[in-house]
Amino acid sequence: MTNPLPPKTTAAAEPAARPSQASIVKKVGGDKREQILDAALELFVERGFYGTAVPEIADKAGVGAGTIYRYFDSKEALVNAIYRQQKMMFAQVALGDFPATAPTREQFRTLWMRMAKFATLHPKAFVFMELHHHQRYLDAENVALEQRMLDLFSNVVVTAQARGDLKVGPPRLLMGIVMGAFVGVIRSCVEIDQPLESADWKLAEQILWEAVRA
Amino acid sequence: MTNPLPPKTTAAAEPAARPSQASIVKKVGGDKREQILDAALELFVERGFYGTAVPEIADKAGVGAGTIYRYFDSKEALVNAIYRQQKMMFAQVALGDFPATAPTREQFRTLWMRMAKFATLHPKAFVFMELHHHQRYLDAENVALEQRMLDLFSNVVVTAQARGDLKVGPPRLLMGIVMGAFVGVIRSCVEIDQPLESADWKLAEQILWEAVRA
Amino acid sequence: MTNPLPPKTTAAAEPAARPSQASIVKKVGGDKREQILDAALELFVERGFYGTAVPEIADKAGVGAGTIYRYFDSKEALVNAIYRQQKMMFAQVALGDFPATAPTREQFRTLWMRMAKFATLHPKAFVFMELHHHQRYLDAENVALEQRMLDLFSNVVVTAQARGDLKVGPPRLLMGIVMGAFVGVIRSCVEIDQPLESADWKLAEQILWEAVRA
Amino acid sequence: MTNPLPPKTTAAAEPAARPSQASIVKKVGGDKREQILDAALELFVERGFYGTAVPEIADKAGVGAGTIYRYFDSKEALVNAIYRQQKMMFAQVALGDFPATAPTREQFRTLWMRMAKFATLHPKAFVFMELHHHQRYLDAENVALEQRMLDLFSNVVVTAQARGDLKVGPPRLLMGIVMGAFVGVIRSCVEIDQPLESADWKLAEQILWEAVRA
DNA sequence: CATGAATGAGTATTCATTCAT
DNA sequence: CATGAATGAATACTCATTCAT
Repeated sequence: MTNPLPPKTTAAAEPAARPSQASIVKKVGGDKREQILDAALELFVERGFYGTAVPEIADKAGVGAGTIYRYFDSKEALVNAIYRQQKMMFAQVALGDFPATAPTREQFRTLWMRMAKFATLHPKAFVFMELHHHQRYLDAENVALEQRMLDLFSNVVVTAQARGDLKVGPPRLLMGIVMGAFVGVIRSCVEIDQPLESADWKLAEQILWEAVRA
Repeated sequence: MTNPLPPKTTAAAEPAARPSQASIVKKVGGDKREQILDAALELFVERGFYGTAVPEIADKAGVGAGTIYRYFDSKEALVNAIYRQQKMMFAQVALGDFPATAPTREQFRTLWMRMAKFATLHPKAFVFMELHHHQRYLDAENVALEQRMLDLFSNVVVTAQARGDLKVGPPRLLMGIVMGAFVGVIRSCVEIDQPLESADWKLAEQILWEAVRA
Repeated sequence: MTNPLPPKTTAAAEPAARPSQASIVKKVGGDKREQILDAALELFVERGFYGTAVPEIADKAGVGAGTIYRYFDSKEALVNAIYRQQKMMFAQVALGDFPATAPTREQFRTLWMRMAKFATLHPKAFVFMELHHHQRYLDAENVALEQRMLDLFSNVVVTAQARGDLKVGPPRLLMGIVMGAFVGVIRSCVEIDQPLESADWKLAEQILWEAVRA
Repeated sequence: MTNPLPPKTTAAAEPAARPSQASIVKKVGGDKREQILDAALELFVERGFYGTAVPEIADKAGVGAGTIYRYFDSKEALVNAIYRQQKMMFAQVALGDFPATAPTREQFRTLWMRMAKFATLHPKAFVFMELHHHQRYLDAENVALEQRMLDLFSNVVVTAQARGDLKVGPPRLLMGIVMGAFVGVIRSCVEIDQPLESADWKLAEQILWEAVRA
C-alpha cells in the first residue's frame, strides 16, 4: 500500500475549455459550473444555506472544493447565482411572450399552467426559490429582480381588476392567495414525492380562478 | 371533539419550568425559559436554524450562553421545544372546541378566522412553523404531532366532501390550496410588516370559500 | 517467535499518511502527522489527556488547530493512535525476534536491556504508556493490544517457572514486581531529568534477576 | 523517631473542620467535608483531575455544588487537601514509631508490611498518590511534603547501605526499584479488583529483600 | 450554613476559504 | 485550470465558580 489515496483520475483529462465560451463547445467548460449549480441547488433545498457545507457541494458535484471558488467568489455568490438563474428561467417560462392583450381568463390559465409546467419540470428549483425568498444573503441584484417580478405580476392583477375581471381588494392579497395556493399545491405533492396529475392541475386552476374572479 | 390533541405529548421531555419556586414569585423561575424560547423563535425565523448562533440567542434573551443548556439539552432540543410549543398553541386556538356538527360553511369560517387570529397575534410563530416543517432536526415526536394535525384537518375536509359541501378532488389538493393561500396572505403582510385589516381577512375568507365550495 | 504482534491491527482505523505524495518528497506529507503525534505525546505526558487542549497540541506541533482533524477523527482518536504507535514500537523493540529457546537468564537479560534501551531512547513514550494504561478513553483495539502483550509476557514467565528457573508464585505477582521495578527505575531518572548510566542499568538488571530467580 | 512528619505545616491553609461542634454532634459538621474528600478521591482516581467535574463530585458526595466551596477554596485546593491528607495518613501508618534501631532486615519487613497494610485498607488512596505525583496543580506545600518523605526513605536506605546491609549503588535506584515493585504489586491486584493474599504479600517482601540485600 | 441556578471563559470541533502543487 | 491539504475564525457545548435565596 504505497499510495493509499490514489489521485482520483477524473475520467476526462480534458483540457479546460474556459467556462466563458461564446459559442460552440458550451458543454465541456460549462460542465463543472453546471454540476456545481445543480449539486448546490439540491443541497440547499434539502439542508438550507447554512446547513450545507461547501465541501459537501464539491463532493456531490464531483469536483474539488477549491474548484467551486474558480466559478464563484464565495458560497454567498453561489447561492445568489442559483437564485438568479432559477428566477430568470422561471420568468422566461412564465412570462416570456405573455399574452398581454388576451382576456383575463386566458391570461390566468396561461400563467397558471406555465407555472405548473415549470414546477413539474424543476420542483427543486421551485422550492428553492420559495425558501430563499428574502434571505439576508440575497444580494441587491436579486432583491431587485424579485421586486421586478412582483411588479410584473402586480401589474397584471391591477390591470385585470381595472377591467372588472377580478375581485376588488388589495392586489397583494389576491396575489398572495394565488401564489400561496400554488405553492401549497406544489408542496402537497413534493411532500409525498409524487407529481400531480394533469387533471389535478386543471382542477386547481379552475378552483383558483373561481376564487379570484369578480 | 373537545380536545383534539390530548396533552399526552411527552410532558416529561422538557423540564418544563425546572427552577423550583418556593411559592410567591412564580414568575422569576419560568421567565428565563420563556425569554429563551421567545428570542430563539424570533432569530430562527429571521436567520434559520443553522444561521442562528446559540450565543446570539442568549444575548437576545438576556441570559448567559450556558443558561440555555440548563433548560434545553441542545440547540436541536430548543428548536423542537419551540416547534412543539407553537404547534400545540396553534392546535389549541384553531381546533379547541371545534364545532364538529356545525354546517361546513360555518366550520370553514370558524377555522379560517381562528387561524387568522392566531397568525395576527403570533405572526412569527406562524412563519416559524412554516419554515421548520419537515426539517431534518425535528424529532420523532414533532413529526408525529405534525402528522396528527394533518390528519385532523384532512378528516374535516373528507367529511365535508362526503356531505357534498366541498368540491370533489384529492383532499390533499384542497388542503394545500387553502393552507397555501392562508400562508400566502400571511406572508403578503409580514413582508411589509403591516397586519391585515379585519375586512381583508374576511375578504380572503370569502374568496377561499368560493374557491373550494361545491 | 519473530513477529509477536502481527500488523493486523486495523490499519484502516487511521488514515496512516493520508496526504498523497507524488513520489519524491515523501517526507512533507507524513511530517505533519508525526509532528502532531510527537507534540501530543509530550503534552499528554506533562499535563494528562484532559489537561491538554487541542490548540496547545497544534501550537506545539506548529500546525493549525483544524489540521489535527485531517489526521485524527478526534482528540480521543489521537490519544489512541499514540498509544497504539508506542505500544507497537515497544513490542517491536522488546519482543521482536525474541530468543524463545535461550536460557531464562539470557531471556531475562535480553528483555530487560531491550526495555532499557527503549526507555532510554523514548522516555516520554514509556511514561505515556504507563499513565494511559486503563484509561476510559482507550478504545477496544488498544485494550486488546494491551491484553495481548500482557499475555506474551505472562507466557514467558509461566514457561520459565515451569522450567524451574523462576520462583514459584502467581505470575501476575512476579510480572508486577519486575515491570513495576522497571518503571520505578525509569521514574527515578526521569524525575531528575537525567538518564541512567549503563552500569546502573546492569546493576538494576542484576538486582531484579536475583529477586525473581528460583 | 516517633513523629517523623511533624504535623501541620500551614495549619491555617485549610479551614480544617470549620463547622463548630462543641463535642457530641461531631458528625454532622465534619461529615460533609469527609464526604467531599471521599467522593473526590474516588473520582480523581477513576477519571483524573481534569476529567472530573466539580458538580460530579458534589453529586457523589451528596451535597450541593456550592457547598464544596465552603470547605475548599477551589478544585485545586481540594485535590491538594486530599493529597496532603492521604500522604500524612500514609506517613503515619508507614513511618509512625519507626524502629530506627532495629536491624535492617526487620526495618525492611516492617516498612513493607505497613505499606501493604495501608494499600490494602486504602487501595484508592494509594493509586491516587501515585497518579498525582508531580502534577502541576500540587501546591508548594505538597511538593515539600513529598520531598520530605523521599528524604526520610532515602535516609533509611543510606544508613542501611552504610551498615553494609544493602547493595551499594545509587540510593535513588534502590528506592525506585523497591517502591516501583510495590506499586507494581498493588496494580497487579487492583487491575483484577481482588486483594492480594497475605501469603503473597510475604512472598513479595521476601523477593524484594533478596533483590536489595547486600 | 447549604444550595443550585446562573454565568462566561474555555474546550473540542467544523467549515469557508486559500494556495502550493 | 483543478485540486485538496491547510488554516483559523466561529460554533456548540462544558464547567469551575459565584451568589441570591
